[in-house]
Amino acid sequence: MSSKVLKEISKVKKENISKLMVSFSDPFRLEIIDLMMDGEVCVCDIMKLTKLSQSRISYHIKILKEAGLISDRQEGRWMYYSLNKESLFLIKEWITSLMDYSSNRKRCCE
Amino acid sequence: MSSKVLKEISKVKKENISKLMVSFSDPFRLEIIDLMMDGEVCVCDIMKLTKLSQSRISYHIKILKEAGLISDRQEGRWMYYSLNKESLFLIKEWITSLMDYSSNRKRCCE
DNA sequence: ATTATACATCAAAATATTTTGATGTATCAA
DNA sequence: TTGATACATCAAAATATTTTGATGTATAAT
Repeated sequence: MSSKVLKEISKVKKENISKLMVSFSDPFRLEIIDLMMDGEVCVCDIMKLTKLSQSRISYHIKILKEAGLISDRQEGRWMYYSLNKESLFLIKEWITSLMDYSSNRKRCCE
Repeated sequence: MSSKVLKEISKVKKENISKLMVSFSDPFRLEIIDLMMDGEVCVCDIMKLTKLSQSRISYHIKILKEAGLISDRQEGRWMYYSLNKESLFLIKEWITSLMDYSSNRKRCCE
């Protein structure tokens, strides 16, 4: 890999990845993401399964949504949240490109 | 996927992933990671290329190291840092398992 | 030996994120 | 049309992370 991957990819993509990474950086959000593996969930499901308060869950859901990691669907009074395949793919692609790094040994401060 | 991936995988792995995600969650750390794509770098390289202060870089390097994302090698006065393939693989694996999520539609609060 | 370089570590200050509890809004059921 | 449910939003407080500037340590050059 000859030049910087994060600089090669578009600035927009770079910011998306950054937000996605932030959204992954909280243990409670990881728990919520984990719950979504079984299919969509609503806030009341998350409340039952995690013992987090309602507003706390709403806060974390908002972060996940703004990062583009999850989508929502309203049905009456219920909001159903589920993982968004495209953003997962974006991260996978980025990690894959990272794995392609050069193992060059460099002289310091050339 | 029938049950929760994050609960299926070992608790240790889960904590590793959590730390890795935190280490990815800062824009300056993403920049540093990006620099490592071209091969190993020393702190003075990062200073030149990012304009961050030395202690600030050391702080971020420490986070990356404690998450297991990078390895170091000393050569005289210089420390060379480089990406750690195993941890990148661990994340890729996790993202891949996430992509395997179920798209079941559920009744709320069943 | 002395000095300079490359980096780590530390404590305090600055800043950002998360949590809490209260209130707001839309939908539904009686 | 009243009350209950499901969730969002808000501001303040609690907590965590990051930055800064100073100091410490090891290596190396003179």
